[in-house]
Amino acid sequence: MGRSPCCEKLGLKRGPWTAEEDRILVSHIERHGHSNWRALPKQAGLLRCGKSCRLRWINYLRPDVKRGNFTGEEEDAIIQLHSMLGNRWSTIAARLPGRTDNEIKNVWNTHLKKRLESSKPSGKPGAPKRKAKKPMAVAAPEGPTSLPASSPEQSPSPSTSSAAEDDSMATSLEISSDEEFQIDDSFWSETLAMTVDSYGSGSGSGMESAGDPFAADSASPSSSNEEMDFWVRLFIQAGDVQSLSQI
DNA sequence: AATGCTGTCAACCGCAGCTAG
DNA sequence: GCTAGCTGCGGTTGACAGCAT
Repeated sequence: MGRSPCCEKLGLKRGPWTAEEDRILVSHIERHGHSNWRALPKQAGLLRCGKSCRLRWINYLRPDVKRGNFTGEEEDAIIQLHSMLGNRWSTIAARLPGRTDNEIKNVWNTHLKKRLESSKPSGKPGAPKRKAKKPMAVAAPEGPTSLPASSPEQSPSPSTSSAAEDDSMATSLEISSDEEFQIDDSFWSETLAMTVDSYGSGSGSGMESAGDPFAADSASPSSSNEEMDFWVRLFIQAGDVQSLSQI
């Protein structure tokens, strides 16, 4: 899109992925993994460059990718993490189970940045102007491929799962939206360090592995339960830190 | 109802960092 | 120590959906 092609000169395809391409890529990775992205498209019989395959997998096809709208808590987390880390999207993404750096970057650039710039006075502005968009099925008219059975987010409604999370988390987290719940940097330093500990030391495949936190295809920790657990712990800590700070 | 505008998101590019030879 | 190849990251772009007029 837009720029000079890197793949076209090799006779490779560019642009939106088709459902068929998705299917081929997913089944190939399920069978052989993705140890070598450069060789993968050739092996899989895809007319794509390795880069493109990798991006497609990481941002869209990976089974543990969480689709749907960002929750308020996730947005808050992004804001806080960004204030600490800057534009290190992959690092931020590593803290948000199921979210990709690209997605986070998009969210930041589209509304979080604007929110911060424009609405310091009243905190969060009201609901987004538009209702939530359907998850774009990028050029795949039938939607984003029939993902492997493990695909967690096949729900037609983009926010089905997120909504569930919203509901459950809202009980403990409502303060964040209603009471101007402020989390300072020290909290995040402590909490994140702790979160990393609890995930990293426990299973050995924590969310923290620098490169690709979700790289472990089969041993991914990001089941819904664990995601919930992550957030619950995170915000329990938030509560703890808050109460401590009041002492 | 038609048109224009704006926001969102997937995908691309180029560069930096890492590793093997 | 140097070079080449590969991967991962961040910035940017353009298509498209939905809202406003």
